[in-house]
Amino acid sequence: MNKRKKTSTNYNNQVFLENRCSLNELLNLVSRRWITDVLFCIEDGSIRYKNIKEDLEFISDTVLADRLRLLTRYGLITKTSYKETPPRVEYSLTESGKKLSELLDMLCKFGENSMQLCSSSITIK
Amino acid sequence: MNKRKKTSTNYNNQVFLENRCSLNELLNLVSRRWITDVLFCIEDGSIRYKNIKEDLEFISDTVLADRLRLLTRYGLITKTSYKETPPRVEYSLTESGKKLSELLDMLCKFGENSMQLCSSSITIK
DNA sequence: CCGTATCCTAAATGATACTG
DNA sequence: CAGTATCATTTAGGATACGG
Repeated sequence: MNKRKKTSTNYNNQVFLENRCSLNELLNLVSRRWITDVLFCIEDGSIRYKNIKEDLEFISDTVLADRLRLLTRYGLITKTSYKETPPRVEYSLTESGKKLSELLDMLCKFGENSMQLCSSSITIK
Repeated sequence: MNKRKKTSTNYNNQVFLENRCSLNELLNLVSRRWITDVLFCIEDGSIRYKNIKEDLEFISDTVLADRLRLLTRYGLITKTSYKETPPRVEYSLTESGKKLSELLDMLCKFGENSMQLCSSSITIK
C-alpha cells in the first residue's frame, strides 16, 4: 500500500526474519488487519467486492482493495472479471486458500480453548 | 509498549475485529515482530534474556522485554526469577506454549509447501 | 461496480541512556 | 544481568475525492 524505506533497521529486521523462517512471511501476510475476515467472507459466499464490503461494515476501500490484491498475489484466492457494464468481478478460494482456512480454524479453536485471551489484546501494555 | 488512542477508527476497528473472531486477537499477538522467534528460542533451550538476545542478534532490548512480557501475560511462557546478584531469570514454555508452537510449525510447513511465498512479503505493493 | 491516488493519523518498532 | 524510560523513526491503516 505504501512504499518502504529500504535502508531502515525496521526494514532490515523484517528481511532478516523472513529469511530466517518463512513462518514470518506467512504471518506478516495473514495478520494484516481484515485479511482473514476477507478470506472467510469469500469462503462463505460473499464473492463480490460489494458483498464483502457489506459484511465487513467498517473496512475501507483502500484496505479491502489491498487485501484482495494480496490474497490474489499469494495464490490464496482467484479473481474473475467479467467484461460487462457495470463491471462484475468475482473471487473464490484456491485449494491453497482452503487449506489455509482450515489451519486458521485450528488456530482459532486453540485460541478459544487453550489460551486466556483477554478480549482486547490492545489493552495490554 | 505505547499507549493507544481509544477514540480512533483504527482502535475501534481492532476492537470490532477481536470481538468478531478471537483469531484476530491471537494473530495480533503472534504476528508481532520477533515473537515467534522468541518462543522458539526458549523452546530450543535459550532460556535466559541474554541467550535469546544473542540468538536473535538484531532484536532490541525494548522489543525483547516487551515480547517476554506479552508471552508471559498470555500464559505461553513462565518466568522464574532467582534472587541472586547478578540476577538470574529463566523462561520456559507452558503446555499452552508448546501447543501453540506445534500449530505454528504446521503453519510454517504450509507456507513452505503449499504457498508461493516470495521471500519478502515486504516487497509487494 | 470496483476500484485508485493522495494525504494524514496512529501504532509498532528501534536507538540511546540509564538502573537495581 | 535483566531490564526500564524517553524519544525518534517507519510503517500500517484510514478518509476523502475521483475514474473507467
